[in-house]
Amino acid sequence: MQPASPGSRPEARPAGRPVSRQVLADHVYEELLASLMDGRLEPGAAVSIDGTARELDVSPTPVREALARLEHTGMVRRVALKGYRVAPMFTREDFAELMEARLAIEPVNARLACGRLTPGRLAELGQAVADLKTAPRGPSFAEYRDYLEADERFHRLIAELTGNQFMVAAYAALGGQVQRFRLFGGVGITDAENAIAEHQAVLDAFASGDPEKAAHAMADHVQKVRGRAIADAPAG
Amino acid sequence: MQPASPGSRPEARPAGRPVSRQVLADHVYEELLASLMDGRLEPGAAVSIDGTARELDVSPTPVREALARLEHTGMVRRVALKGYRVAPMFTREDFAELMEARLAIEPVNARLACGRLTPGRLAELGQAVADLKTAPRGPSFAEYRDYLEADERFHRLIAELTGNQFMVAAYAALGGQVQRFRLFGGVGITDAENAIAEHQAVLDAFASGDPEKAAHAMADHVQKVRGRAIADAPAG
DNA sequence: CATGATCAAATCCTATAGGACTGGCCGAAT
DNA sequence: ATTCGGCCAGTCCTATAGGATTTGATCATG
Repeated sequence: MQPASPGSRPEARPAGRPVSRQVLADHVYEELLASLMDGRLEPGAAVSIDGTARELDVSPTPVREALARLEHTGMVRRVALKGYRVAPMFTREDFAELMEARLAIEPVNARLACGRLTPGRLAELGQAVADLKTAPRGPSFAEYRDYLEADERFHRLIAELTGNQFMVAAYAALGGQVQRFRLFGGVGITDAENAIAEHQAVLDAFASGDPEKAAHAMADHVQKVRGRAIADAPAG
Repeated sequence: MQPASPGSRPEARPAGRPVSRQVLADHVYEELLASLMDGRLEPGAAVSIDGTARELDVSPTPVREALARLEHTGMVRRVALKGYRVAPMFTREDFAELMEARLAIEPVNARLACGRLTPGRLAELGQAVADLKTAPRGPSFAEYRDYLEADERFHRLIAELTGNQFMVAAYAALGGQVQRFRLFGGVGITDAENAIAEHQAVLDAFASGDPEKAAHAMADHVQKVRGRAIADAPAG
């Protein structure tokens, strides 16, 4: 991306595809989000506007816009005239609050989604669980990245299956935090066997077509995640 | 705000108060939010970056940052290279989805809040209901603005009373939409008597200290709002 | 009349410049 | 030795400039 040729955007456009084009701020946003999700940016670390701009070889303006959007997700926090920082480490209380919120939202999502399930979507859910089973779970982040991705995809699919844009928004406000916790909570992937079994139980409930059973299976899953994390949690 | 003196910020600082200072983007954000809440910006209307900058006598940069934050609230929508627009009018389906989401979140908020209630906070809730009763409810927006404000304040207070940052975030994602519906849904304030009685019922449940009763009263309120709006709704 | 090309204004998008603030370092004075 | 004040690099914040794109109107043509 040359500094003097911002017009180099229409590069590699296969055909007259009017698909929503991207601007630089979108690219910066995704880059920062990936850095946060991947753990490359640790909690508490400063995210300098100018520094990020230099690193990505863009001007500070799109970086500023991307960070403004990220702030609303809770992943980064801003102090006026002092800049942005990655949100601090989760405390035990934060985690308890997050699980409380998930318990309020995710079982409802499961109940609603169950009623609108199509064979295609059910297959997608099954694929997510299958990916969860086959994903490597090594100690380094690169090795369990796919596991986390499949986990998040499973829950997000259910949220989207509700067909309710507001439930999707409510879940999205939590989803990023869930991911962040998995990264920084310190528990790693010590509960894969249990978690996979619970996801499978949710999937089975969906397949049965009983919304109440689906909601119950999801509530059970979230509660058990909470229980395991509280048992494993380090300092807090 | 003179263009050539951005350093005119420390104006009127009574004492060495280190309270979080504001930057221009914050001011622009609040200004735009007020315009949206007040209905001065109608759904579908374009929100020009340069135009807003000229109107508020600032440069486009802070306007761009403010709009980036607003986009995440759902109040405005952005299309790359085409700009921002106020989110379109609520449809009947949108409204049904919003109420479904409120039903999932607000009764939980009420239950959690009931358990952490202090006399001071109960008084604040009572004040909100009292304001609701005394607020004028004329036909023009300026006349029922205070009514809407008291309504929103009541529900927001309950969300904050949970002490759960994620439930607050989830409610906040809905709160703005609730407000938007009241403005653009066309129903106006035709149900004030019923709504006030229901708010009073929620307040009474809180005063009784029974979390389940509070949750039930809140669910009852949301369901009745939904019922009245569906009956009154215009085109949809 | 309908349709498509041409052009100008408005707008979006990015880069750059420069003022203001912060935090750390160093030296001087007490 | 400690404290105070100045210096400086880094950063945030806003304004401005200019290229790229979209939009709407005007106009020519089938």
